[in-house]
Amino acid sequence: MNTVTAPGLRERKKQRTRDALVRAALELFTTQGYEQTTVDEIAAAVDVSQRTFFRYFAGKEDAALAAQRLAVDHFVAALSARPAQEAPLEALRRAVQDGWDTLHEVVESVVPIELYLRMYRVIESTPVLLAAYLRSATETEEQIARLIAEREGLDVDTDPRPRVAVAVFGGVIRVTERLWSAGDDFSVEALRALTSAYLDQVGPALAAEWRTA
Amino acid sequence: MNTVTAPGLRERKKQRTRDALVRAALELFTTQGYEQTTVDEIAAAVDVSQRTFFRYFAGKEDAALAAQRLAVDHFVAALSARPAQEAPLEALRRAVQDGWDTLHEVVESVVPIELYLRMYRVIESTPVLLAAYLRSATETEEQIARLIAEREGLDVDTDPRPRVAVAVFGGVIRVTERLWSAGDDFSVEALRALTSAYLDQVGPALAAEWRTA
DNA sequence: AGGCTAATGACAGCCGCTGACAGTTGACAA
DNA sequence: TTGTCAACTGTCAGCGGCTGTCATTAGCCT
Repeated sequence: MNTVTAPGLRERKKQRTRDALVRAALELFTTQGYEQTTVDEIAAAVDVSQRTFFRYFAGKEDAALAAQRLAVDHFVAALSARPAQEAPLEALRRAVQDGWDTLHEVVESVVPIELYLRMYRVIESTPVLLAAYLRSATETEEQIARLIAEREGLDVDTDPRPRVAVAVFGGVIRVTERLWSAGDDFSVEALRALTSAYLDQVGPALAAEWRTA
Repeated sequence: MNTVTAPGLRERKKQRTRDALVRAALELFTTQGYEQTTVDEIAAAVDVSQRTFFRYFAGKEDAALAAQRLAVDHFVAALSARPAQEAPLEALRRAVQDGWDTLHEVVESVVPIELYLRMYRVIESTPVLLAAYLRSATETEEQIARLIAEREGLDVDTDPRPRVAVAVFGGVIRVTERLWSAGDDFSVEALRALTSAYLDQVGPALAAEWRTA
């Protein structure tokens, strides 16, 4: 029960199995495609039964999004670490940049970064996966909205601004993710630059008259 | 081939079958829940084979979202009808309001409005349905971004503003849909008021310092 | 009326996913 | 060390979503 004690053999074995399943899944998804890969194949690649796969993951989607979830959690942690006096949108923006700086170490513990990046294309081009990803994104947005509200000492249920700000931010992030995964330059730097540029366009986009600018 | 000619018996029959399937599906979904309803049940309620159901709908989800798709298309049409000199966000905002004014006639041709509204709660509370809905929403956003770009005489691939503006707008819309479907007042008026109030909060939410306001 | 084609039903089968039960293996104390 | 308990796993059976195939039915057109 002691969470400080080093995990025993059983725990380590579980972690290894889970990681191996994620790696095998992503490898197969990125090479043959998501729909073309069966759960039996993934399980066989790790030499466990199909039943065991479903004990580790709620479904095929869950395994496919495992690495992205890691990254998202990492980003949320980065946000929590931002100083409280920062303005909400500034904190969000910097948290994303901070998150990318250290993303490598977090992701690499489970899958190669390159596999993680390639998986983005698969998600974006597989309808059912994209759907699951978007749903998970809205859950994250709610979580972040509460975090922002807390920072500012507001009640998320009476003040609309936390949820609105996060929705705006999240909307732009998703646009950039989509454009990035559809483009040629598939580097983290490219995504970083794109996000930065698009966040700068929120003001102009909300201006009443675009032609005068 | 002539699309002006009144549709023949075959075409009318198809339309009736499709509408009947949607009605039966929504009725069952809203009463017993989405997961608890099988495709066989829906097909049986309309007295067609399960195979026929899948000839009309790509999947169970597709039938569940059929009414909402109608409404979304109606909204897009309302947007196209807005005068071109209107500012983008103003056009979007008014299109939503216009859309609701005439939503009744559009939806009622297939399902009772009340069923359509109740279906929102089912979508919002059923993970897999919500996911599908969100995916469909992003497709709509892309479509609207192109529409806005055209209005303003811009290239959607070089000027970020259309997509950013639509992402912001869409983000707020989805927040209000969620809060509305989770709340008590389940009327169109309540949703209209909520949307209006939240759109007004975009400016404040983007302000650098919330505490001074 | 009769031929053509679209729509349907019936059947078989794959795959994702779950419940139930039995076997195995790490954890922990005597 | 050993025995007990709990956790983890494999096997099997089965449901439901979904698709391909083929024979049958029913609207369309001359």
